[in-house]
Amino acid sequence: MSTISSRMAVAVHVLAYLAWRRDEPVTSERMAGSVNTNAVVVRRIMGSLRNAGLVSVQPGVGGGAQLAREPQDITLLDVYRAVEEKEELFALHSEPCRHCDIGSNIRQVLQGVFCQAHQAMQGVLGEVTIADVFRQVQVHGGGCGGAARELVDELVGAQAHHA
Amino acid sequence: MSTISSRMAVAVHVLAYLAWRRDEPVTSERMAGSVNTNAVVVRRIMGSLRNAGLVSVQPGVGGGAQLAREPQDITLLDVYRAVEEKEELFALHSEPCRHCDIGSNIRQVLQGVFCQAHQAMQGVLGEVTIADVFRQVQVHGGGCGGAARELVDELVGAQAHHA
DNA sequence: CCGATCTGCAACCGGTCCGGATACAAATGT
DNA sequence: ACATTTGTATCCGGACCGGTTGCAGATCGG
Repeated sequence: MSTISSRMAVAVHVLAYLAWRRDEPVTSERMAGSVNTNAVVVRRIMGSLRNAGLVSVQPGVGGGAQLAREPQDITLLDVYRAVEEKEELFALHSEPCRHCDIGSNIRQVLQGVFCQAHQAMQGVLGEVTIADVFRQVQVHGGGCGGAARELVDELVGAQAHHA
Repeated sequence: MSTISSRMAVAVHVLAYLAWRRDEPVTSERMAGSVNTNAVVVRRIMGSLRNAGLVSVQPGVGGGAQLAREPQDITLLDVYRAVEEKEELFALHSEPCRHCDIGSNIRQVLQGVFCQAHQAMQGVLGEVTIADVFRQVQVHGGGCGGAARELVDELVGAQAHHA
Protein backbone atom coordinates (compact mmCIF):
# COMPACT_ATOMS: atom_id res chain seq x y z
CA MET A 1 0.00 0.00 0.00
CA SER A 2 1.20 3.48 -0.65
CA THR A 3 1.52 5.14 2.71
CA ILE A 4 0.75 8.72 3.63
CA SER A 5 3.90 10.58 2.63
CA SER A 6 6.61 11.30 5.15
CA ARG A 7 5.84 15.01 4.80
CA MET A 8 3.50 14.52 7.73
CA ALA A 9 6.24 13.06 9.92
CA VAL A 10 8.72 15.72 8.85
CA ALA A 11 6.22 18.50 9.53
CA VAL A 12 5.52 17.28 13.06
CA HIS A 13 9.24 16.89 13.68
CA VAL A 14 9.90 20.44 12.52
CA LEU A 15 7.07 21.90 14.56
CA ALA A 16 8.31 20.13 17.66
CA TYR A 17 11.72 21.56 16.94
CA LEU A 18 10.24 25.04 16.66
CA ALA A 19 8.41 24.51 19.95
CA TRP A 20 11.79 23.68 21.45
CA ARG A 21 13.37 26.84 20.03
CA ARG A 22 10.29 28.85 20.71
CA ASP A 23 12.01 32.23 20.99
CA GLU A 24 14.40 32.32 18.05
CA PRO A 25 13.90 31.93 14.29
CA VAL A 26 15.27 28.63 12.98
CA THR A 27 16.72 28.29 9.48
CA SER A 28 15.68 25.52 7.11
CA GLU A 29 19.26 24.36 7.15
CA ARG A 30 19.16 23.67 10.87
CA MET A 31 15.81 21.95 10.68
CA ALA A 32 17.05 19.85 7.78
CA GLY A 33 19.97 18.82 9.98
CA SER A 34 17.67 17.59 12.70
CA VAL A 35 15.34 15.81 10.30
CA ASN A 36 18.25 14.55 8.21
CA THR A 37 17.03 15.67 4.84
CA ASN A 38 17.58 18.46 2.33
CA ALA A 39 16.86 22.07 3.26
CA VAL A 40 14.66 22.51 0.19
CA VAL A 41 12.47 19.64 1.32
CA VAL A 42 12.01 21.43 4.64
CA ARG A 43 11.23 24.71 2.91
CA ARG A 44 8.61 23.04 0.74
CA ILE A 45 6.87 21.76 3.85
CA MET A 46 7.29 25.10 5.62
CA GLY A 47 5.44 26.66 2.72
CA SER A 48 2.43 24.46 3.40
CA LEU A 49 2.60 25.17 7.12
CA ARG A 50 2.87 28.89 6.44
CA ASN A 51 -0.16 28.80 4.13
CA ALA A 52 -2.06 27.07 6.89
CA GLY A 53 -1.05 29.76 9.37
CA LEU A 54 0.91 27.43 11.62
CA VAL A 55 4.29 29.11 11.24
CA SER A 56 5.67 32.46 10.18
CA VAL A 57 8.78 32.64 8.07
CA GLN A 58 11.17 35.48 7.47
CA PRO A 59 13.75 35.60 4.69
CA GLY A 60 17.09 37.31 4.85
CA VAL A 61 19.89 37.51 7.34
CA GLY A 62 18.84 36.32 10.76
CA GLY A 63 15.64 34.96 9.26
CA GLY A 64 14.00 31.57 9.65
CA ALA A 65 10.77 30.06 10.89
CA GLN A 66 8.83 30.42 14.12
CA LEU A 67 5.58 29.01 15.40
CA ALA A 68 2.65 31.28 14.64
CA ARG A 69 0.53 29.73 17.41
CA GLU A 70 1.15 28.26 20.81
CA PRO A 71 2.21 24.60 20.59
CA GLN A 72 -0.89 23.50 22.49
CA ASP A 73 -3.03 25.19 19.85
CA ILE A 74 -1.64 23.17 16.94
CA THR A 75 -3.09 19.69 16.54
CA LEU A 76 -1.69 16.97 14.32
CA LEU A 77 -4.93 17.27 12.37
CA ASP A 78 -4.02 20.86 11.54
CA VAL A 79 -0.68 19.58 10.30
CA TYR A 80 -2.28 16.75 8.35
CA ARG A 81 -4.61 19.12 6.56
CA ALA A 82 -1.75 21.50 5.86
CA VAL A 83 0.63 19.03 4.23
CA GLU A 84 -1.71 16.46 2.67
CA GLU A 85 -3.89 18.21 0.17
CA LYS A 86 -5.85 15.09 -0.73
CA GLU A 87 -9.36 15.06 0.69
CA GLU A 88 -10.06 11.33 0.29
CA LEU A 89 -8.00 8.63 1.95
CA PHE A 90 -9.30 5.74 -0.18
CA ALA A 91 -9.29 5.72 -3.96
CA LEU A 92 -12.47 4.65 -5.74
CA HIS A 93 -12.33 2.72 -8.99
CA SER A 94 -13.50 4.88 -11.86
CA GLU A 95 -16.68 4.21 -13.77
CA PRO A 96 -18.02 0.91 -12.50
CA CYS A 97 -20.58 -0.59 -14.88
CA ARG A 98 -23.82 1.35 -14.60
CA HIS A 99 -25.90 -1.38 -16.15
CA CYS A 100 -25.44 -3.90 -13.38
CA ASP A 101 -27.00 -3.91 -9.94
CA ILE A 102 -23.71 -3.70 -8.09
CA GLY A 103 -21.80 -1.26 -10.26
CA SER A 104 -24.55 1.31 -10.38
CA ASN A 105 -24.59 1.95 -6.64
CA ILE A 106 -21.34 0.74 -5.17
CA ARG A 107 -19.63 4.09 -5.36
CA GLN A 108 -21.97 5.84 -2.98
CA VAL A 109 -21.75 3.08 -0.42
CA LEU A 110 -17.97 2.89 -0.59
CA GLN A 111 -17.63 6.64 -0.41
CA GLY A 112 -19.65 6.74 2.80
CA VAL A 113 -17.77 4.00 4.57
CA PHE A 114 -14.38 5.26 3.47
CA CYS A 115 -15.25 8.77 4.57
CA GLN A 116 -16.19 7.52 8.03
CA ALA A 117 -12.95 5.58 8.30
CA HIS A 118 -10.97 8.63 7.26
CA GLN A 119 -12.70 10.79 9.82
CA ALA A 120 -12.05 8.29 12.59
CA MET A 121 -8.36 8.55 11.77
CA GLN A 122 -8.48 12.33 11.71
CA GLY A 123 -10.27 12.30 15.04
CA VAL A 124 -7.23 10.75 16.69
CA LEU A 125 -4.91 13.28 15.07
CA GLY A 126 -7.15 16.08 16.29
CA GLU A 127 -6.65 15.02 19.89
CA VAL A 128 -2.87 15.35 19.86
CA THR A 129 -1.09 18.70 19.86
CA ILE A 130 2.46 19.75 19.09
CA ALA A 131 2.80 20.53 22.79
CA ASP A 132 1.92 16.92 23.60
CA VAL A 133 4.48 15.64 21.12
CA PHE A 134 7.16 18.03 22.35
CA ARG A 135 6.53 17.16 25.98
CA GLN A 136 6.76 13.45 25.33
CA VAL A 137 9.93 13.86 23.30
CA GLN A 138 11.47 15.81 26.18
CA VAL A 139 10.29 13.50 28.95
CA HIS A 140 11.88 10.55 27.26
CA GLY A 141 15.04 12.37 26.26
CA GLY A 142 17.71 9.82 25.43
CA GLY A 143 15.44 6.91 26.25
CA CYS A 144 14.16 4.22 23.93
CA GLY A 145 11.11 3.02 25.84
CA GLY A 146 7.41 3.35 25.36
CA ALA A 147 7.15 7.09 24.90
CA ALA A 148 4.57 6.76 22.20
CA ARG A 149 2.57 4.24 24.13
CA GLU A 150 2.21 6.48 27.11
CA LEU A 151 1.26 9.50 25.06
CA VAL A 152 -1.45 7.84 23.09
CA ASP A 153 -2.84 5.96 26.04
CA GLU A 154 -3.06 9.19 27.91
CA LEU A 155 -4.71 11.05 25.09
CA VAL A 156 -6.87 8.64 23.17
CA GLY A 157 -7.56 5.88 25.61
CA ALA A 158 -6.29 2.39 26.04
CA GLN A 159 -6.67 0.67 22.68
CA ALA A 160 -4.03 -1.94 22.11
CA HIS A 161 -0.89 -0.52 20.59
CA HIS A 162 -0.29 -3.19 18.03
CA ALA A 163 -3.30 -5.41 17.77
CA MET B 1 -1.34 12.61 -0.79
CA SER B 2 -1.10 9.17 -2.24
CA THR B 3 -4.37 7.46 -1.45
CA ILE B 4 -4.92 3.86 -0.47
CA SER B 5 -4.99 2.03 -3.80
CA SER B 6 -8.25 1.31 -5.55
CA ARG B 7 -7.63 -2.41 -4.98
CA MET B 8 -9.64 -1.97 -1.80
CA ALA B 9 -12.61 -0.50 -3.66
CA VAL B 10 -12.38 -3.14 -6.39
CA ALA B 11 -12.18 -5.95 -3.84
CA VAL B 12 -15.29 -4.78 -2.00
CA HIS B 13 -17.09 -4.36 -5.31
CA VAL B 14 -16.19 -7.87 -6.37
CA LEU B 15 -17.16 -9.38 -3.04
CA ALA B 16 -20.53 -7.63 -3.16
CA TYR B 17 -20.95 -9.04 -6.65
CA LEU B 18 -20.16 -12.53 -5.38
CA ALA B 19 -22.67 -12.03 -2.58
CA TRP B 20 -25.22 -11.19 -5.26
CA ARG B 21 -24.36 -14.33 -7.24
CA ARG B 22 -23.98 -16.38 -4.12
CA ASP B 23 -24.79 -19.75 -5.70
CA GLU B 24 -22.80 -19.78 -8.93
CA PRO B 25 -19.07 -19.34 -9.69
CA VAL B 26 -18.31 -16.02 -11.37
CA THR B 27 -15.50 -15.63 -13.90
CA SER B 28 -12.92 -12.85 -13.65
CA GLU B 29 -14.16 -11.67 -17.03
CA ARG B 30 -17.64 -11.01 -15.70
CA MET B 31 -16.37 -9.30 -12.56
CA ALA B 32 -14.07 -7.17 -14.66
CA GLY B 33 -17.10 -6.14 -16.69
CA SER B 34 -18.95 -4.97 -13.60
CA VAL B 35 -15.92 -3.18 -12.16
CA ASN B 36 -14.92 -1.86 -15.58
CA THR B 37 -11.32 -2.97 -15.54
CA ASN B 38 -9.09 -5.70 -16.92
CA ALA B 39 -9.71 -9.33 -16.01
CA VAL B 40 -6.10 -9.76 -14.96
CA VAL B 41 -6.47 -6.94 -12.45
CA VAL B 42 -9.42 -8.78 -10.96
CA ARG B 43 -7.52 -12.05 -10.86
CA ARG B 44 -4.62 -10.38 -9.05
CA ILE B 45 -6.99 -9.14 -6.38
CA MET B 46 -8.77 -12.48 -6.24
CA GLY B 47 -5.41 -14.04 -5.47
CA SER B 48 -5.09 -11.87 -2.37
CA LEU B 49 -8.65 -12.62 -1.30
CA ARG B 50 -8.06 -16.32 -1.84
CA ASN B 51 -4.88 -16.24 0.26
CA ALA B 52 -6.88 -14.55 3.00
CA GLY B 53 -9.53 -17.27 2.83
CA LEU B 54 -12.31 -14.95 1.75
CA VAL B 55 -13.06 -16.59 -1.61
CA SER B 56 -12.49 -19.92 -3.29
CA VAL B 57 -11.51 -20.03 -6.92
CA GLN B 58 -11.71 -22.85 -9.42
CA PRO B 59 -9.91 -22.94 -12.77
CA GLY B 60 -11.16 -24.60 -15.89
CA VAL B 61 -14.47 -24.81 -17.70
CA GLY B 62 -17.35 -23.67 -15.51
CA GLY B 63 -14.87 -22.29 -13.03
CA GLY B 64 -14.73 -18.95 -11.31
CA ALA B 65 -14.85 -17.48 -7.84
CA GLN B 66 -17.26 -17.90 -4.97
CA LEU B 67 -17.41 -16.53 -1.45
CA ALA B 68 -15.72 -18.82 1.05
CA ARG B 69 -17.66 -17.33 3.98
CA GLU B 70 -21.08 -15.88 4.52
CA PRO B 71 -21.24 -12.22 3.48
CA GLN B 72 -22.04 -11.15 7.05
CA ASP B 73 -18.83 -12.86 8.20
CA ILE B 74 -16.55 -10.79 5.96
CA THR B 75 -15.72 -7.31 7.24
CA LEU B 76 -14.11 -4.56 5.23
CA LEU B 77 -11.21 -4.86 7.65
CA ASP B 78 -10.70 -8.42 6.45
CA VAL B 79 -10.64 -7.10 2.91
CA TYR B 80 -8.31 -4.26 3.83
CA ARG B 81 -5.83 -6.63 5.41
CA ALA B 82 -6.06 -8.97 2.44
CA VAL B 83 -5.35 -6.45 -0.30
CA GLU B 84 -3.12 -3.88 1.44
CA GLU B 85 -0.05 -5.63 2.66
CA LYS B 86 1.44 -2.53 4.26
CA GLU B 87 1.23 -2.53 8.03
CA GLU B 88 1.82 1.19 8.61
CA LEU B 89 -0.46 3.90 7.27
CA PHE B 90 1.94 6.79 7.84
CA ALA B 91 5.49 6.86 6.59
CA LEU B 92 8.21 7.93 9.01
CA HIS B 93 11.23 9.90 7.84
CA SER B 94 14.35 7.78 7.99
CA GLU B 95 17.19 8.43 10.36
CA PRO B 96 16.40 11.70 12.12
CA CYS B 97 19.47 13.20 13.77
CA ARG B 98 20.30 11.24 16.90
CA HIS B 99 22.41 14.00 18.37
CA CYS B 100 19.63 16.49 18.91
CA ASP B 101 16.89 16.46 21.49
CA ILE B 102 14.07 16.23 19.00
CA GLY B 103 15.48 13.83 16.45
CA SER B 104 16.54 11.25 18.98
CA ASN B 105 13.02 10.57 20.22
CA ILE B 106 10.55 11.78 17.65
CA ARG B 107 10.19 8.43 15.92
CA GLN B 108 8.75 6.64 18.90
CA VAL B 109 6.22 9.37 19.57
CA LEU B 110 5.15 9.58 15.93
CA GLN B 111 4.90 5.85 15.64
CA GLY B 112 2.53 5.68 18.57
CA VAL B 113 0.21 8.41 17.40
CA PHE B 114 0.15 7.17 13.83
CA CYS B 115 -0.55 3.65 14.99
CA GLN B 116 -3.53 4.84 17.00
CA ALA B 117 -4.86 6.81 14.05
CA HIS B 118 -4.49 3.79 11.80
CA GLN B 119 -6.32 1.59 14.25
CA ALA B 120 -9.18 4.05 14.58
CA MET B 121 -9.60 3.83 10.82
CA GLN B 122 -9.47 0.05 10.86
CA GLY B 123 -12.03 0.02 13.65
CA VAL B 124 -14.60 1.58 11.34
CA LEU B 125 -13.79 -0.91 8.58
CA GLY B 126 -14.19 -3.74 11.05
CA GLU B 127 -17.77 -2.71 11.78
CA VAL B 128 -18.98 -3.01 8.19
CA THR B 129 -19.53 -6.35 6.45
CA ILE B 130 -19.96 -7.35 2.83
CA ALA B 131 -23.56 -8.18 3.71
CA ASP B 132 -24.06 -4.58 4.85
CA VAL B 133 -22.58 -3.25 1.66
CA PHE B 134 -24.60 -5.62 -0.50
CA ARG B 135 -27.84 -4.78 1.29
CA GLN B 136 -27.33 -1.06 0.91
CA VAL B 137 -26.45 -1.42 -2.75
CA GLN B 138 -29.65 -3.38 -3.28
CA VAL B 139 -31.92 -1.11 -1.22
CA HIS B 140 -30.86 1.90 -3.21
CA GLY B 141 -30.94 0.17 -6.57
CA GLY B 142 -30.99 2.81 -9.27
CA GLY B 143 -31.05 5.65 -6.79
CA CYS B 144 -28.47 8.36 -6.31
CA GLY B 145 -29.30 9.57 -2.82
CA GLY B 146 -27.68 9.13 0.53
CA ALA B 147 -27.16 5.40 0.51
CA ALA B 148 -23.75 5.71 2.06
CA ARG B 149 -24.91 8.17 4.64
CA GLU B 150 -27.62 5.88 5.91
CA LEU B 151 -25.33 2.88 6.07
CA VAL B 152 -22.60 4.54 8.02
CA ASP B 153 -24.95 6.35 10.35
CA GLU B 154 -26.62 3.08 11.08
CA LEU B 155 -23.40 1.22 11.67
CA VAL B 156 -20.92 3.63 13.12
CA GLY B 157 -23.01 6.37 14.65
CA ALA B 158 -23.91 9.86 13.63
CA GLN B 159 -20.64 11.62 12.97
CA ALA B 160 -20.93 14.32 10.35
CA HIS B 161 -20.51 12.91 6.87
CA HIS B 162 -18.28 15.57 5.44
CA ALA B 163 -17.05 17.83 8.22
C1' DC C 1 25.18 50.57 -1.73
C1' DC C 2 27.28 45.94 -1.53
C1' DG C 3 27.62 41.60 0.00
C1' DA C 4 26.31 37.82 2.97
C1' DT C 5 22.39 35.22 4.44
C1' DC C 6 18.16 33.17 3.90
C1' DT C 7 13.69 32.03 1.65
C1' DG C 8 10.82 30.83 -2.51
C1' DC C 9 10.32 28.48 -6.49
C1' DA C 10 11.01 26.09 -10.74
C1' DA C 11 13.18 22.29 -12.95
C1' DC C 12 14.97 17.81 -13.30
C1' DC C 13 16.26 13.05 -11.79
C1' DG C 14 15.69 8.28 -10.03
C1' DG C 15 12.90 5.21 -7.49
C1' DT C 16 8.54 3.23 -6.39
C1' DC C 17 3.86 2.08 -6.91
C1' DC C 18 -0.23 1.33 -9.67
C1' DG C 19 -3.34 -0.06 -13.20
C1' DG C 20 -3.67 -1.78 -17.83
C1' DA C 21 -2.24 -5.05 -21.40
C1' DT C 22 -0.26 -9.18 -23.60
C1' DA C 23 1.31 -13.74 -23.54
C1' DC C 24 1.53 -18.27 -22.11
C1' DA C 25 1.53 -22.48 -19.00
C1' DA C 26 -1.53 -25.24 -16.11
C1' DA C 27 -5.90 -26.92 -14.64
C1' DT C 28 -10.50 -28.46 -15.69
C1' DG C 29 -14.74 -30.25 -17.75
C1' DT C 30 -17.06 -32.12 -21.95
C1' DA D 1 -8.60 -33.34 -28.08
C1' DC D 2 -10.53 -28.98 -27.19
C1' DA D 3 -12.55 -24.88 -25.25
C1' DT D 4 -12.59 -22.41 -20.98
C1' DT D 5 -10.63 -20.38 -17.12
C1' DT D 6 -7.15 -19.32 -13.73
C1' DG D 7 -2.27 -18.07 -12.45
C1' DT D 8 1.69 -15.66 -13.31
C1' DA D 9 5.39 -13.21 -15.51
C1' DT D 10 6.47 -9.27 -18.07
C1' DC D 11 6.26 -4.81 -19.94
C1' DC D 12 4.37 -0.13 -20.39
C1' DG D 13 2.97 4.69 -19.06
C1' DG D 14 1.57 7.73 -15.57
C1' DA D 15 1.62 9.55 -10.90
C1' DC D 16 3.88 10.69 -6.76
C1' DC D 17 7.89 11.40 -3.80
C1' DG D 18 12.18 12.82 -2.03
C1' DG D 19 16.61 14.70 -3.30
C1' DT D 20 19.31 18.08 -5.81
C1' DT D 21 20.67 22.16 -8.36
C1' DG D 22 20.06 26.75 -9.81
C1' DC D 23 18.55 31.22 -9.39
C1' DA D 24 15.59 35.32 -8.18
C1' DG D 25 14.05 38.03 -4.29
C1' DA D 26 14.02 39.65 0.45
C1' DT D 27 16.61 41.20 4.43
C1' DC D 28 20.15 42.88 7.30
C1' DG D 29 24.84 44.73 8.48
C1' DG D 30 28.70 47.32 7.33
